[in-house]
Amino acid sequence: MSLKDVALHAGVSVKTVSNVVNDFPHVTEAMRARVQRSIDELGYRPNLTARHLRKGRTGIVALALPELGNPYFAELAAEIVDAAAAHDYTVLLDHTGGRREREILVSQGFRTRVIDGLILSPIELEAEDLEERAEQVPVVLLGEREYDLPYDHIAIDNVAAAREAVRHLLSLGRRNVAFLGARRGSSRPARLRLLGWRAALDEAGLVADDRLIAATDGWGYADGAAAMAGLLDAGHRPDAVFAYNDLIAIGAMRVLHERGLRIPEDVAVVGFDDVVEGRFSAVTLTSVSPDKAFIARQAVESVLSRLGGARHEARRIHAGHSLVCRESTLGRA
Amino acid sequence: MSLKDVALHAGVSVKTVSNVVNDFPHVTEAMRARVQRSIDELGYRPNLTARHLRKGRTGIVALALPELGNPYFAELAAEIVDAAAAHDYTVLLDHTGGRREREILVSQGFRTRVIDGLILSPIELEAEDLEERAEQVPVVLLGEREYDLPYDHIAIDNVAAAREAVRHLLSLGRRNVAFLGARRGSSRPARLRLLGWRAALDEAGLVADDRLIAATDGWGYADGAAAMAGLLDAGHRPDAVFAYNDLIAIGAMRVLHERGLRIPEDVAVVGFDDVVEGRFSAVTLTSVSPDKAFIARQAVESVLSRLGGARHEARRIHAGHSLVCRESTLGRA
DNA sequence: CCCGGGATTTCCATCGTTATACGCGGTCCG
DNA sequence: CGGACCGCGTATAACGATGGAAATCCCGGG
Repeated sequence: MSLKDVALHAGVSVKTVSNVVNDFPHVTEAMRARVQRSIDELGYRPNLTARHLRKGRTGIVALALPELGNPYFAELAAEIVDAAAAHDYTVLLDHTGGRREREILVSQGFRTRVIDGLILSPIELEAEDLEERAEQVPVVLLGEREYDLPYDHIAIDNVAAAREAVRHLLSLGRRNVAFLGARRGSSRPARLRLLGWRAALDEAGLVADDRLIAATDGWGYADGAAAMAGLLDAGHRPDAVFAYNDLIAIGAMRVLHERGLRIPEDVAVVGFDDVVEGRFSAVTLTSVSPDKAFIARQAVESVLSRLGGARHEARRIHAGHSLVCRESTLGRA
Repeated sequence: MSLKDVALHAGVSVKTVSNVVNDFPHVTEAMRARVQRSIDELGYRPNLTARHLRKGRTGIVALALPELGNPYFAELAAEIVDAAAAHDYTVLLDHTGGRREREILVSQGFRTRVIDGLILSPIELEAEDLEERAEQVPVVLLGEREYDLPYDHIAIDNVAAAREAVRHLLSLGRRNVAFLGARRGSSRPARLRLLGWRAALDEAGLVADDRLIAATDGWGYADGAAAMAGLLDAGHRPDAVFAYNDLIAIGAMRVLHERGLRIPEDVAVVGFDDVVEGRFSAVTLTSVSPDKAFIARQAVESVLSRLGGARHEARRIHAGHSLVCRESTLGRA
């Protein structure tokens, strides 16, 4: 069921059928109708693989995220799928687990040439890994990590957002604000949010107490719970917690609840990402809300705009954010 | 940078390079080494698009899920991506929003011929929609909906699972067990879990009270919250809730909490899916836990096994499940 | 009546890879 | 010593679609 079959059936040449399929201008109405009838009759559908081979484009962009299980990334993926669909593009999904080796694999194009572009949210990837990229498909980076590389990068202003979050806690009179979610072993991820945390404390004339920075292995509920338990077990009792993300925050809240500490009376909690989970926890979660739809749209547009080989300057695009205040800081209304 | 370039560089024919790349048996060591050196030197990577055109396979399976935002589907997607990777397959992701039109679109192969197979989790799709499928790529169905169609179908025994869940509630002495999450307007989804609910009540000699069945528009937190609020506002005060899924259950718990009802003392709650969220809510959630890894593995293997056009009988594959009891029914340990 | 010229349609090469058929030495056997 | 056979490589034709050149058609004008 190829162009050839249709051509045979309609008694015309292959190219004429192709012209009809592609809406070429110079085709008579009569001819168009005749070919179209054959197409309908045979139920012809173009073979995209062949088309892509010829055109050099596949209509597929890859999206590589650390963890689909994290609702922030799941929500973002959903938005990106929609944004890509608006441009007739499809999304090929991969998750890296935030592991450097997998991130390298993805960035080097292990799906060789079936994708037109890559949207990558790196965690442990280093700049040198990206420099080695032999692939020539355009890349767009998402997320907190910053690289001095000629790739577009889309993220919210993490420092500012973190600072606002901590300011909010300080404005409530809290003085011992813990930070949950610095990556254990590696100083790079979470760096910007930690900077924001420090900045807010500094400008309030407080000393940032490094013992209130709790490292985690990952960024899930369990990590947040473990980090919170670790802090409390070590005898530190912050009166507020700023978490790297909502999952960590919710995990921490669970532990606070178990230990009989009230939220926000004893400990106020702020998360990051504004995932839907935080709106339905027993104590709803105050959180930094990034403009996910904007990020998704920008990511897709940015990667597609580079397709033609357009070599415009690498851009750092800041998405908007806002602090959504809920019960975990304000208490029950 | 194609086979031709490598062939030129190595001074051999294109096919010989191809033979080396594909590990064909009859190539001398010397020749293999020589070609391999050229390959390495030029950094050649095969063009999968062309290979797929020739072979008729793309190495891609599509996965169509209702909502990535639902952690159950996100977790399942992650498992499927991994399971596919184990077979050197990649996953093309789509979400249907559970809307019939999008499900039809997906099932009719709008990604014409770039995919080798489709794993579909339908919500509103009807049997007739699938009968009209002109596409010849194999399909595997996931989830609760049942169709009398020649496609493999992988799901847990929803009736049995629901019955166990409700039995558990009854064993705790509860008598008024509400069901949250019957789809408003359509009787099909949730049918099996409702059957299980009824069966458990029947076998306990209780009368299923239809007023305790709460319909929802979707299956998110907000829907659960709305359904629970609706029941309470209508003056019904069940002493237990069995929810269609965990999100609905958590949304319901949030409302119970707002209304000052204690879980599980006043109202016990059981969910379905065992998503990680339920393990970190203030009151951890008792839930039916489907064997996601098995479902993912089976789905991938099933769809790939049909590739050769093997026309073996359509199978109904039951994945395992278990009831994980937590605080929302047993209370704080 | 024939020709120019624009509008249509056809022909051919091409994208990168793999399958098929064959050529070319050499070896083995009768 | 000649022919069948084997192992290794090469040439060539697909796969299905598209872009550009070439061929054809149709009309009015000279």
